[in-house]
Amino acid sequence: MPELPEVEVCRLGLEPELLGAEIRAATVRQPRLRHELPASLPATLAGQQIVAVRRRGKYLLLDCQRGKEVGSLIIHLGMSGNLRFVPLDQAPGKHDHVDLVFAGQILRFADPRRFGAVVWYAGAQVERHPLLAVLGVEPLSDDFTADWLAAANARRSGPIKPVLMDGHLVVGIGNIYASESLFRAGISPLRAANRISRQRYELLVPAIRQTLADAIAAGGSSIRDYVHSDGGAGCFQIQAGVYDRAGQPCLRCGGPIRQIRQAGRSTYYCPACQR
DNA sequence: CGTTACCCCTGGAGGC
DNA sequence: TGCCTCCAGGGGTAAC
Repeated sequence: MPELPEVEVCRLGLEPELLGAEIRAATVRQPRLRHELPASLPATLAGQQIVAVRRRGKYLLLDCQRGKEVGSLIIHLGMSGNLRFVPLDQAPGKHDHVDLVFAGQILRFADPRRFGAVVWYAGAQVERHPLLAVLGVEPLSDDFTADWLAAANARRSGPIKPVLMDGHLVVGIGNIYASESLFRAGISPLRAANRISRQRYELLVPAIRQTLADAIAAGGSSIRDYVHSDGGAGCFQIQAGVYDRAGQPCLRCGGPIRQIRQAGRSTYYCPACQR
């Protein structure tokens, strides 16, 4: 479900509610997520004040403080996770695994497939956590340039699409936006990463930036009192040029969109427009 | 080192 | 109605 734009929209929705708020209590109903939650987590979280709401790749970071002690709650939504605010008395559903209880509401983490994660990092530099330390550059930062990407891919002979999805290189680009960005740049998802010219990387990098930024803008415009990661029927997918459009006409040339499988994931592209 | 296959898990869709 | 298969926006690990 969530790629970088969805997580960023989630962060934008959380920030005004959580900044400065105190976690009164925490409830864990299902500790078996991607990483098993320690039994001590509720006690660790109780009394923490949230001092920052950040994002790194597809991870949400809630920086916390309790007296002199600092730490961060690392949250990943996996494929099917979502966070929403619910009333204090709302009964939990089947897949509502973790609650953060605040004075007037509960922030509830639900995740049917349990690929998501809730991890505590004790200390001031959460970036040093093993999950975060290995992450690549932020695609919306100044570090993400055509020069850098071309150099990073100089020895990669595999197809570009799975490379874009490798978070050790560049974070946040998931299966939808990898296809969408390549369509926007006119580059075939099958093209070897090291056989893309510098000039075409000059197209690809802005295409990725624009695709992600557009999605954030589309999602950010509909934030309310909850954090929606429901992209399925939501605003994110409406503008898809190729994703999930197999057999339908290309919006640029009218030819049929093709669906293939790369590294176990579906890829969509226009064989006429993308070379 | 780069690349791929498989696995984690549940639910929805579609075929029979 | 049930059962089966396949698919799903992520990512870690093992193996080639």
